[in-house]
Amino acid sequence: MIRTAGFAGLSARSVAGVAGVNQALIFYHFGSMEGLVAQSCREATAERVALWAPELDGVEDLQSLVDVARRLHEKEAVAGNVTVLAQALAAAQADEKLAVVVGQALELWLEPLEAAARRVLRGTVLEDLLSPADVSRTVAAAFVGVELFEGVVGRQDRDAFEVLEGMAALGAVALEAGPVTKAAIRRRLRGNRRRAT
Amino acid sequence: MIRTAGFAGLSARSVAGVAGVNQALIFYHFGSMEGLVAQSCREATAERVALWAPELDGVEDLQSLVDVARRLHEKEAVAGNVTVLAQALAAAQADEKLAVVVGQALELWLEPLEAAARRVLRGTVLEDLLSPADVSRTVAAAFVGVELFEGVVGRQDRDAFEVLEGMAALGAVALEAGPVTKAAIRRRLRGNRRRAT
DNA sequence: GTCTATAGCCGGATAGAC
DNA sequence: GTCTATCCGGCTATAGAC
Repeated sequence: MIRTAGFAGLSARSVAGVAGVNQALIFYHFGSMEGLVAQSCREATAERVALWAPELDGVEDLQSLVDVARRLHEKEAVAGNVTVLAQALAAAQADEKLAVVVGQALELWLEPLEAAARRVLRGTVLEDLLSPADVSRTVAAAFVGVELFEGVVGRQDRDAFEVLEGMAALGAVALEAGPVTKAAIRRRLRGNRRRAT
Repeated sequence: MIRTAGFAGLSARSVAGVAGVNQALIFYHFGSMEGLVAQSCREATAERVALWAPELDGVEDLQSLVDVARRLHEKEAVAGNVTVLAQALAAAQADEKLAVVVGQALELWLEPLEAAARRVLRGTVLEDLLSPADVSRTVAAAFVGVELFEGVVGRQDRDAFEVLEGMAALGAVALEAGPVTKAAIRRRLRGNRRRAT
């Protein structure tokens, strides 16, 4: 229902309609619409993460991470699942209870992603400059944001995801940098950090 | 209303309430709720963009772009305006009419941003490898996505925005790269593109 | 232009028969 | 567990007095 009608079109009646069951059963089985959304959010996310966690666990360098990301984009984003997540995130901004549920679901994604980011960063110049937690969250957020944009601004000539890949390519160069470049990166990142505080 | 109650809590009654006017006036002046949302979206966006476009127009390199982005984050994101945009984007995913309106509003932001991206890329290795249109859209999308995450997963130790800055720092190194690094970047980006097609 | 009043619909949720 | 029937509230939108 969220995929086709959005959070606005989500109701006990509409869900019961597509499920071919009686509307009152929603409340018998889930207590409330809130309960249905919470349980469905948990189960659907757990199912998707279980499907992708093995792939993420196999990530050892940036190239394999980008490959997994592209496959994930092709399967999940095209199927509309990322947009559903985006809508849940948006709805959760003004709904504290939903925020808790969506936050827990998001953590399911972030755990294997953060572990992958840690392995990618290990042994590189960036290891002590960027935290895996921050990087994984930012990358995931960009992933979601791009999907949100695609539904509104006309698709560009290229797939929006390719730009994310392009930026990853820049990161790859930084990761494999020689001593001169490494020094430049350190200088730049430390400079930013100082200015920010 | 969107800022405090979200799109779900937005109604003619709630708006009239906080405005201290009669509910029927909404329909007299704007025709429908849809009309109110459309006009408010256009005007609010035009107002914000008019405020920030001069700053973006002054951007000539990545450092000044990052500086503008940080100020924009501090003023607009903290005020909740980015979350409002994110909610509008999410609601637009399942509402074609709203998608048109939000898309036009987004273009107002993207125009000066894309021009800034073009100036930043000009004369660098990336000039003929990344399109300013794609880069500006991706960066803006990441900006929005990060804000969406912040409302749901607990704030990290550092501000999420700092990671975006850290990644920009990597980009800076790429932009100012010596011949060896330049060659590595070219190889990497061309490789990605070939694999993608 | 602004108000009251209200029509008409759709939503969540429950009671109670089966 | 599943159904029908229903309550009640909030919603958009309009009619019509002022």
